[in-house]
Amino acid sequence: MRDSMQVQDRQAHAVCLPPVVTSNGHTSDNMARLMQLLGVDAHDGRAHGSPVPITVQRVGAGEPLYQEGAQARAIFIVQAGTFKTFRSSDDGYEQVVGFAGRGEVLGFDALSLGLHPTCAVALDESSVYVLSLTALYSLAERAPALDRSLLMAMSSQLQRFADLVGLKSAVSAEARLGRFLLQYAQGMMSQGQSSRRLYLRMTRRDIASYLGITHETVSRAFTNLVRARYVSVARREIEILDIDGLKACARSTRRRFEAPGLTASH
Amino acid sequence: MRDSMQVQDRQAHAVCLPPVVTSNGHTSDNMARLMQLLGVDAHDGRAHGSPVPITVQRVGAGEPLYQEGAQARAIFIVQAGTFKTFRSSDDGYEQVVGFAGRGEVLGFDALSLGLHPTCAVALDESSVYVLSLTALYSLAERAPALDRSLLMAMSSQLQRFADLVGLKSAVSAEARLGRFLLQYAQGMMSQGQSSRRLYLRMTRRDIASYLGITHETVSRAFTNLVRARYVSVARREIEILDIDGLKACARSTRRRFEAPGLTASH
DNA sequence: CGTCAAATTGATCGACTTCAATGCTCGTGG
DNA sequence: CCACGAGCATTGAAGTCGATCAATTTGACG
Repeated sequence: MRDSMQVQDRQAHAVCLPPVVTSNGHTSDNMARLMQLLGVDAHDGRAHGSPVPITVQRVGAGEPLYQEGAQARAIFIVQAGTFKTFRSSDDGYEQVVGFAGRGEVLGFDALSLGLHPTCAVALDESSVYVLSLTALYSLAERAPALDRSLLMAMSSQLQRFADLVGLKSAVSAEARLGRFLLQYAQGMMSQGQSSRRLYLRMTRRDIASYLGITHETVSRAFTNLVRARYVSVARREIEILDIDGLKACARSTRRRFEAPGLTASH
Repeated sequence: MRDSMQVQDRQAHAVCLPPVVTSNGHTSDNMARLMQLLGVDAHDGRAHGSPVPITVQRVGAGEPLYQEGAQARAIFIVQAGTFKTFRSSDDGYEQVVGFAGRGEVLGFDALSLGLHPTCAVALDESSVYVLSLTALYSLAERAPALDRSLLMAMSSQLQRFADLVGLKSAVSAEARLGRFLLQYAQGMMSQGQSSRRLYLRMTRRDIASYLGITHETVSRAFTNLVRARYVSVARREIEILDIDGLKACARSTRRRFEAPGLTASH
């Protein structure tokens, strides 16, 4: 009962990334620097040379990293695997507010109240670096550079939330899904993986909750994107066929989805 | 040409707030502590005793504090007035991502890239404390307590974004508006003002953009809330008549708005 | 007083939701 | 080994809320 699907080469050269992208200047360089500053080594999971005490914690697929409302004890940096974070409404509806892959930080939102306002569960076999709050708060004197990096990581999260807020306003289902796929592809790329072939780790329901639509609409949007020849979809395996078309689709604000020059293909 | 509307007692005991709420444990205590730590004094706007250099900047109604894409030079703490922050789409659509009143911090989202991803404009005569980035980055050694407070302020913003994301999913227009009003009322309360009588500083269009609906729908939602006797509305002056009813309305996820036992009152 | 933007209200239309049925994959146990 | 069930995913049909277009009113300001 190891990994349920083909996840190859996970332990090889995980942290010692090359300078990564730096082209579009996204968060990846922050993350790379963050992990460098942590001084962690993915080979054994130990933190030698790190100015702060870091431990590693494994989280099985489907298991929670922390529960909603739980006391905050630490923040976490994803070493491997994927997480979803969500809040539960009174009526039991799960509102997904984000997905986190390798190098991303979980638990920032708990700093202000000391309680986790969200719940984080692993979507597959995962592991995280654990930075206790006491260690975090003593970072300022011990490792100002790391402190700065954490500030920037938080700032990145603010930006991504602003993106999400914009996505949820006046955008068609196809555009939302297109943006999600592009964002996901970029996340894969910043991890050094292929950005054309994607394997979605989350269910349609999770995607739907994240995008603010129903899972049926997500499904229909997928078929529309396939009909437009932007992507090919086989269950959770996605291949991006026409990235420019997909970007154009994702860029389109306002309603109405226009497929390119094909009228009806029954 | 002072204040265009009845904003009373602004200079009196602005910073030395009492312990404020602490009941629902919201951000207000953070903010109060933040301003205490800044060592600023609202009477003269100077910062004596502050471990870091703080200046004050006035921003006229309708003027921008910073533009979208501008180089980030500082972060700002609102001393007086109100701001809206928004991003402009390619087609010119203004996506409002937040409103900021006294004690709230603007510019955090620019830390990661060094450029402001959003634009902030004052909704009325306003002023801000300016904390330059160089000062911010030297805070760790000079004033670790302030550094921690800024971390918490950022964390609060993350929480509020998560709220907004949840609001934009599967919630009726009336519920969205109800949540907005409650949030706004709480913001007023944390500033020591009345939470029953509100004066909205922003247009219906701004509210609509923030809530992810059109301004016509905002207008209709207002009339529905009035018909339900939850609030009374006179242009931008709002009075909350039935806070429990409003909360119940705001809590309702999923569609369908039910007005309490009144069928037709023509 | 005239102009302009904000705000309200109405009518129509469409995209998404909702309810419902079917396929599909995978894990469990007969 | 195959049947069975459970969750995920896809597709269809009908209803609805909000978007859109449009007209009117109100208020602010020169």
